[in-house]
Amino acid sequence: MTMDTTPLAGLLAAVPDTDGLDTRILDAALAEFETYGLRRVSVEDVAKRAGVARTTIYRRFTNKEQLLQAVILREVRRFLTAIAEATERLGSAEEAVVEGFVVGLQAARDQALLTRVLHSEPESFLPQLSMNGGAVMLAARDILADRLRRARPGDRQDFDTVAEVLLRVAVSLLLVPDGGLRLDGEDEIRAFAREHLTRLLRPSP
Amino acid sequence: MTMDTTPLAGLLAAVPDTDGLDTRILDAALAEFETYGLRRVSVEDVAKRAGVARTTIYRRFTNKEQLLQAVILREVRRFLTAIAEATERLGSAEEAVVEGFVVGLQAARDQALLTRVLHSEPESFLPQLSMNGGAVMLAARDILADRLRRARPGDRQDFDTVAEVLLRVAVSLLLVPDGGLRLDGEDEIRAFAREHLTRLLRPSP
DNA sequence: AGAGCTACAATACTTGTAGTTCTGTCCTTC
DNA sequence: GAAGGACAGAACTACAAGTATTGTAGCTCT
Repeated sequence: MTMDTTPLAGLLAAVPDTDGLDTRILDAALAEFETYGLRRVSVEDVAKRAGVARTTIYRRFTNKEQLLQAVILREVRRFLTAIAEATERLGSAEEAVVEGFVVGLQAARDQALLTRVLHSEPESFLPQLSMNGGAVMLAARDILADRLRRARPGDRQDFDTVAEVLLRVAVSLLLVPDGGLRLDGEDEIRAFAREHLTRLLRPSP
Repeated sequence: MTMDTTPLAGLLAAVPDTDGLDTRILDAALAEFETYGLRRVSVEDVAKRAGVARTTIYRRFTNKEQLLQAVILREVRRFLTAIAEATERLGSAEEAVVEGFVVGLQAARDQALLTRVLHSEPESFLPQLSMNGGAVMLAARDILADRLRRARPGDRQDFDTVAEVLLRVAVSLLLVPDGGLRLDGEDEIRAFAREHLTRLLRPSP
């Protein structure tokens, strides 16, 4: 048996969650953070919403910061799972590129926590971005690259980089929305990806 | 005679700068902002460094914010000029893609003001990004798209979007450096652009 | 074993205030 | 048109007093 050390494995590793109380707490914390931002939420608030004593939260999570990280981790895991599932039943590599991009961009835009912090507490966003951003991108990249390799078994091209470029385009659309590309609906996103991003793939050998 | 209304024209429009005093002030302001950030610099500091009375600055610029915007505008103009010049004597469209990306990314990374604010005053960076980021990207996109069209006179493909994707990849490398792609030296950047980004171009007709 | 509850020290965050700096304008002199 | 001084109002800094929050511990109940 080998030790899993990839970012993907680390981020997608199964969670114990014996009794569902962790889940209740994380749900409450997520709801609070999404509604009020990070700064204005106290552990007490989370406890009240979860219907739990404050001390219980401290028994499960070492401190507020780690609670936040646990919330983020779960959201990241959901995000990655969404990408993984949407690209699982793979047709062509082109299809994987398109669906990976569409789902990735949409899921990121729909992340209430992310957009909340980005818009109402930008000062805490950049730090979080440099703390988690790279790892999340690597994990998502690994998933997509895997899909591409599966779709093109013989092909030895650099799928990692192709996948990362996809993701970086999505990231920049998220962070700098006011460019020439609007990409509003799912249809627009898909059309753009199909028309332009599939070109990143070399024609199959 | 037609009115120029493109972002490019607006940003690249010639500056009067009658006497060179504006330049002295802008030089001083740039140096101060690069060294100490935006918050810690007073107009007095700028005046001292420029060897000018503080009131003079207020005669030339309406307020501190507008002085900052003038500094940024000049830097943006330099940035765009660098891209425009580096891609002027165009060979193939592929060459334009590669050089545009290399010069754009390097120039952005070497912008002392940008990196200064990004790292030491992130809270003021995101607002600036949404204020100016889109326009700058549009202007740079127009320049690059123009180069591509010139290199492929008959070709009717969507060069605007190709150019924008290039730029967005560069932006994301700037904002999220800790991914799988390091792209440290000029050679690495160029190799990446040549290998992957030129694929965004459709083969010539 | 683990949640609830109370209590508690330490820390962090508000509030109000006084003092200082900075901004932006005006006016006079050169 | 620039320099320089002078000035009111705004913004920032420092600091003290009060309040809220954090994180820990002990005890009870199941």
